[in-house]
Amino acid sequence: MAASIREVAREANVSLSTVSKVLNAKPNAKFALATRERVVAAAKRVGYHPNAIARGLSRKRMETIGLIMAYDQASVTTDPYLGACLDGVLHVSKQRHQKTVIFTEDSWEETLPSLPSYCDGHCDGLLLVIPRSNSDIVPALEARNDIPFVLVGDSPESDTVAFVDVDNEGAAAAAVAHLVSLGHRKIAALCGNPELRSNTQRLNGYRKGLEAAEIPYLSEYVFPGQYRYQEGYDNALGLLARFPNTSDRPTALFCFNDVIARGACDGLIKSSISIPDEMSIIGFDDNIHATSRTPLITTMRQDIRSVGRCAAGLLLDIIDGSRKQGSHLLVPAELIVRETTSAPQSRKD
Amino acid sequence: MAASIREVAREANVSLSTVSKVLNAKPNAKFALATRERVVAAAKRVGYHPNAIARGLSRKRMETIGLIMAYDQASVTTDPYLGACLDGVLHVSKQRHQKTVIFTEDSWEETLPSLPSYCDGHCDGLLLVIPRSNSDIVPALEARNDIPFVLVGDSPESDTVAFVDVDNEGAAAAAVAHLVSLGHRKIAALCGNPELRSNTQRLNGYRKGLEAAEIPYLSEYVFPGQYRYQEGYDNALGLLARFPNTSDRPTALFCFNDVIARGACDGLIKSSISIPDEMSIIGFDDNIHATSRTPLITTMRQDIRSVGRCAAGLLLDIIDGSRKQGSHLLVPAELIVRETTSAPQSRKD
DNA sequence: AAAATCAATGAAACCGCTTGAATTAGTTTT
DNA sequence: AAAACTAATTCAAGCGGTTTCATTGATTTT
Repeated sequence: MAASIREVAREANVSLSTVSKVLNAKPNAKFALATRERVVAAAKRVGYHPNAIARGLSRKRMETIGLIMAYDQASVTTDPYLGACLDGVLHVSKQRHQKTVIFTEDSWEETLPSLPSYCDGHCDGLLLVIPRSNSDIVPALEARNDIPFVLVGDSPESDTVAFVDVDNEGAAAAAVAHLVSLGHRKIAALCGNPELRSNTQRLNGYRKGLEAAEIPYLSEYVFPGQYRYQEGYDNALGLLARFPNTSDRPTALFCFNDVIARGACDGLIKSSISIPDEMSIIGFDDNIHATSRTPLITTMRQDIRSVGRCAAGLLLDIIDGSRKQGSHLLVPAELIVRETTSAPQSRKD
Repeated sequence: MAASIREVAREANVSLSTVSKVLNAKPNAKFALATRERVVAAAKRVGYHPNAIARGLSRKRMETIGLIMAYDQASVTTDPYLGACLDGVLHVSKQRHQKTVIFTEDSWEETLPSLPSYCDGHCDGLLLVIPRSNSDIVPALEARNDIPFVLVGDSPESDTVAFVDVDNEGAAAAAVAHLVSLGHRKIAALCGNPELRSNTQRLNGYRKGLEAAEIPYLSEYVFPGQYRYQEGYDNALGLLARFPNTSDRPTALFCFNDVIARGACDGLIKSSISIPDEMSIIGFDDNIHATSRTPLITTMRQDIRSVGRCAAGLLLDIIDGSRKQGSHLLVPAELIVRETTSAPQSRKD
């Protein structure tokens, strides 16, 4: 049905290879004008368009990037992270004239066996949108070593795998810096799940932020927890219990995400601590929890679309060789000041 | 890098075609057991996986469906329709072991020229998520006649193009039926943009709903408008002005979407009409506007994920020949009863 | 035991396009 | 006018599979 290069060759009365060369040649290429015109005219006449598959097979380049997403509980609509990320990916993919093929799996466990079929020539590189570090996929992909890939939303230790992630550490340091700039010196941390990489990174950022301000790190200011409301609430109360009088009580709380921050807010308000007067609070993420109720929470906004964009860009750069496989990118977070941070009371008096 | 069928053939000491046949054969196929085992073992040993591109080229089937989305203002995150639809598509695509390739364009106008490259063998069929009827694409695709496609979210008149859409007409009739079942006989309609197909369909449904209840259609009960808040508000006031005394005033309003319904609510409340006691209101869509404020609006829920699922399913059926190209599907809407509908006052007395 | 039948495998063409080497045509050079 | 280049075009071998058809070897049939 669709015209192939053969019909064009016949129409233009030249060989197949001439057609191919004329049609692919750079503008400055060397062909008899007559020939070129004849070919172009013939191509138009028969409505020729190259078959991407055949071309891909011989060029070994499909002009397509693959996106692997786990789709167990999450989906584009239920998980804002996936949606935003996909948005970013599609954006630069389109911009750089690539196609995007999506591979979905019920879970990451099921992904491993079908991995080979993702490296089957369908696409030139893989984007892995991994909610949490997954042990199997990455080594498997590295072992194959036949397709470039970049991890999205995770920052492995490895120096050989490419990844793009939010700059957890930098953002955490910036959060602390914001509190410091307001005059806080006693800054506590309400952490998330200790096994998650993001938690470690945010904790490191917290330390660096203190260090930068030459504030000593005190372990009694650091409250381990989970990325959940309840832990935020409980830890806030725990903090009050640990520091009954205001003299040594922290004046600010860096919560490792917005849900924790909301929990902490509620806990403190319940305990008649006024926010931000008696306690400043800063969260992380800038998701729905930061603005669902008052007080609106000051937070570090993660730009996930940008993560998606950078990831696609990095992958394409790796594919075309302008960057090395081990490259990685950290996209900075943005400080969003709202109602839960202010100068400490001591400063105001 | 990746092992090809050649290595397998060499390892197993058989010909290429034997390898291909053994590896593709249905379970009941006829091969010497020894050969089969030798081939399978060799394949496993060299880590063979078929190259989808090469296979696609010769089989002329890529096991992939294409999804064309306009991405001008809308995106997966900003347009809940796109997101939900994509969700549904990915769901059945995965379930039926297909890949999904996404083609994004800045606008529908820009899609036409690149259309040929979407039919270039990359995928076996096309899903067109068209926000509003677009004149050029469909005829172009029909003219090419080299790739099956189905329209998503639009119901063209044509009987030759496949489509999947929400059942606007049926849902509108159901909305009216709901009001009728509550005892309403005087039911007004607040319409949307007259040029949109959905509006025509909902209007038809309104008429059918009345017909089914043997209620005469009165043109003075029908208020043309736009799918916007303001028109809803204005038309509600217009209705009160047109029917100053309650004796002949409609007792229920079928609004062609939730924004209109919200506008109408606000207009009526402003005019001290109590909802639903003095006026029942039913909307359409069940989107954020239905539940953003009180009163929570009774509405017809569109299941867009289901639209996506059906569309992908239909396309795959057309591809594998189990359905005809002209097929279409209308997915039913669901009545969501909330706070804005009740029996008319006359009945309550 | 020769002829006929059938199951298992292999040879080769093909899918549509690319590409490097080989060939032909067209200019210069001497 | 032959030799030496260069520019323009074609040949032919892939890319990695699938598939038709022919071939071989084993099993029946008579």
